Amino acid sequence: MEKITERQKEIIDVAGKLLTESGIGGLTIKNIAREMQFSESAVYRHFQSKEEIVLLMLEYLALNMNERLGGLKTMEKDPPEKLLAIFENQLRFFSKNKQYVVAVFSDGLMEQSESINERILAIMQVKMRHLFPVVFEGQKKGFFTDEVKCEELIHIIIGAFRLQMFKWRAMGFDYDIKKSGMESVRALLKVIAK
Amino acid sequence: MEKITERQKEIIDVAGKLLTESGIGGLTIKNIAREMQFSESAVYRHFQSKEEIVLLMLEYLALNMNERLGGLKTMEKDPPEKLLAIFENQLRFFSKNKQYVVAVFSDGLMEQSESINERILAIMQVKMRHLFPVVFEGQKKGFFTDEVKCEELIHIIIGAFRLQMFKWRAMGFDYDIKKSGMESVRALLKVIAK
DNA sequence: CATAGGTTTGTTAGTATTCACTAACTAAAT
DNA sequence: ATTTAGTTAGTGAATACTAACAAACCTATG
Repeated sequence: MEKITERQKEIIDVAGKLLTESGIGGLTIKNIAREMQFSESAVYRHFQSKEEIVLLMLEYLALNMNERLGGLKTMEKDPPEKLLAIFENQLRFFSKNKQYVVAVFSDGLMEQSESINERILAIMQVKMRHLFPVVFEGQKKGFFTDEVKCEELIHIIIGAFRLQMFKWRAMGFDYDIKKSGMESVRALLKVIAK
Repeated sequence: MEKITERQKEIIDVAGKLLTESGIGGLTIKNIAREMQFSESAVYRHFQSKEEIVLLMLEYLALNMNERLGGLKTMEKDPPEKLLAIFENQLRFFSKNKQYVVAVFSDGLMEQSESINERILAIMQVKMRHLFPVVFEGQKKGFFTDEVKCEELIHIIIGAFRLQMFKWRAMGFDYDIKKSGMESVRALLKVIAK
């Protein structure tokens, strides 16, 4: 990964802000430039194209998520608590960085380019990779139902989480996702418990 | 509801086809006109704006879904079988009408206009309205877990279904959603069973 | 029945706006 | 002196949409 300049960081932050506030349609070079208080051409001093801005943003998220979830691996807890920790971590992050909710849980971005598409799917896989051992262990140790395959359980878990994010965004981020999100996760845990 | 002309129906079908094949970015008046084999301006003889085309498409879906799911109401079966019937119906429909997968399970469209946003949320509510009595009855009669509230169960069910649709679309609709979808629904039923 | 007149549905040829992106220049920092 | 990071002023392409016109079709009347 190349070094990221301060200006580049500022730009991807502004891009994220625009994404959050006005969606993919609002993410234009013109808007980025206005928000940065300089001209459109100046943006191109820091990125070769608009696509590169989005790609760098997604790269940030993937690295960040991998580190965050990786840090929870060593936890000495039972699978249900591990799951809770993972989602608490995720919810805290998305709560602070709403732009990634739009970036990842929206498919409008995916249509823009094949590389963006790939990177978004890669982020989903990061999440699955961290979820799998926890759910698998949970089934083996009898915490979660083993009536269905591990993959099916993960599908249900991720589906519920994504719908949370969808609703939150559709409501304009106007409630505390950490609170209602954790309630939903606890409900989910009860349902998948053995 | 106003009467829909034959040409209007043709146009919303073409719009759906474009949506399926090339996403929201491909849904342009130019593309619609080319597909219809006439000029761009001719499109405006049948609709006042592009937005109206999408709105009529969504209106069709809402009515259709309401009728389809309403027809299942009178079924004399237990809640689990009712749920299976609902999702079999949904899967068969979306399997035949992929354009609505893009329209409803994508938020790119929602950003385009407030009216479209409202209509998509209304479609979700149609689904919830038909799901609620079934899940509620299922909990009362002891088929589904009552460890969590009915709304939470519905959230989990819809979340799993939406993720199915998302994955199917992301893979370019290149497998039989009826088959894998029903497998997933059966797994879901096992998980939410009491 | 024939035809004049209006409506419907198409055409061509535009409009204004927005988009991502570029060329040429400039000032300042290194 | 050269590199960096900004400027102004544009490009061409795509967008939704419109004005003016024309042919076909329906319909009411002489």
